[in-house]
Amino acid sequence: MGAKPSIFQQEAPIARQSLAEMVAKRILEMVTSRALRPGDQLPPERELAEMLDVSRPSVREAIRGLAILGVVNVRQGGGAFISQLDGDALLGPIRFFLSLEDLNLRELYDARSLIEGDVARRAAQNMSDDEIDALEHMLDAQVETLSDPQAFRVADLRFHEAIWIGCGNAFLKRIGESLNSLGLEFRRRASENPDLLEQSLKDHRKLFEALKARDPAAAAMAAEEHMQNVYRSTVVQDTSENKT
Amino acid sequence: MGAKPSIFQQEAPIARQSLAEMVAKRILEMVTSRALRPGDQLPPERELAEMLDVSRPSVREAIRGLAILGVVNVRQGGGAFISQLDGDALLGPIRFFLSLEDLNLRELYDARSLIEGDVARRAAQNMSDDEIDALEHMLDAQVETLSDPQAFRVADLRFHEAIWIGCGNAFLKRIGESLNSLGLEFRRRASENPDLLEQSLKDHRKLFEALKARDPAAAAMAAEEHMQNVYRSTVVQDTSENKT
DNA sequence: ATTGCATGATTGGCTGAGCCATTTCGATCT
DNA sequence: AGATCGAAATGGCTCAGCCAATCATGCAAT
Repeated sequence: MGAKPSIFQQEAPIARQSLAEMVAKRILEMVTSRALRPGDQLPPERELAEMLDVSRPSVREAIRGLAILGVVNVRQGGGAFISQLDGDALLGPIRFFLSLEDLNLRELYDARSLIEGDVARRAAQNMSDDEIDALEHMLDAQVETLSDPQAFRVADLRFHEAIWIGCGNAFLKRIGESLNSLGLEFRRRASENPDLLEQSLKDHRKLFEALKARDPAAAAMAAEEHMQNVYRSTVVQDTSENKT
Repeated sequence: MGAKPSIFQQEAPIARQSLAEMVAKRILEMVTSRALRPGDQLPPERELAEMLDVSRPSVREAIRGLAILGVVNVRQGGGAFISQLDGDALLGPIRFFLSLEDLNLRELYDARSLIEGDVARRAAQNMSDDEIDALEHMLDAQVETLSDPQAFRVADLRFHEAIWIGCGNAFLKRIGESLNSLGLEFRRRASENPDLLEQSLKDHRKLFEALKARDPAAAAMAAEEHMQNVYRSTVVQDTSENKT
């Protein structure tokens, strides 16, 4: 490199975008701006191609990509429709791939530990008495599910959902939901082990007591510890699977 | 419906899969079996089409879908490569999922305050000496931009990007970026005011000192205060705009 | 020996046309 | 009103051709 840096040295590389990417982005913008809502139908391929002045296969590639991304559901002969845009639809497709790299598991749960702590801190301040009561009922019902891992998973999710809602911040709720959803593939096996279910129930109870006491610091700590236990149980399962 | 149920009533619906989906799944199997690893190149489109006895556009649709998902990186003339399958490659959908939330400034900045605190906590523990040095250079350069709001915005983003990267967690990085970009629209005007730029620079410096001191608690607090100041300045601008 | 440039091969990008497969909708019949 | 049928609409796929960008190789200049 010479002594005289190019005047372009500080510029980002030119981002090349294929037509299909631009079409997909256009559709995503319509979703973001609410011009397209869950369940809405996209214009037919031939019409979109004409509107956007591109070929039909380019439109197809864009729509196929959005379908794989979970944004669009496609029915041959029927049309393409915006999906429900929920966490399962949008995050489900990447779940499996994340689970192929162990680093992702560690980072996911570290992030989750921090963020569930944040959620719990706010929930301890914001949850209504009714919400706390409802949470207690969920805990009581959760005891009955210890012998049924499938039912426990449902109860576990409901418990966490109630706290995401109770924190009173829609962004934190979405983030919590996202991280939980992304961890599901990693968690498949751990949630079959009764000892680990017992530990989760114990963690839940501790978290609940801190929330009931309206103690943000204790709630944050309880949530973080719960997530650390969840991480540990997931790693142990992963390790023992590798041995077989 | 008659009293005599069809013998097919209990059968699951036939799952229809397009060719592109099958091609994508075949590639997925190669990734799963480690026949394909991060960085590996896929066979060329023409070859894949021949191998799988499908047309080239069908292969393209499959690869395009995997590219949008972040599983594959495609270079025109160069080929298609398996991505690192890490958070950077795969977590785009989180940003989209978060962008679907109705924008509530108070909640956005409360969430951001918490999460930037988390990011700073980890960055204080994880940033290398080189990264800290680079951050200091950015701060020095930032002084020169105080009289040019456009340049300041660029420098501001670079500063925050370096910390998201420095926290060493792809999930936190993606969430931090996503929340930042959601609030940009509202920050346009605030970032034209020199007094507010001075305050931001002061906040940045305080955050930097805590990071340099490797003090997670101080870094978290500095980051949270900075976000609270950003929120306050945004609301003040919003309010005065509404009056005109 | 090394570096830079030109060229050809390879690989992705895109289009247009044609035809097949599935769904939807409207008209007609019972 | 409900069922059936046919046409229209819409997605699915292939083929062929050509363009755009990258990569590898060979040759010339230093």
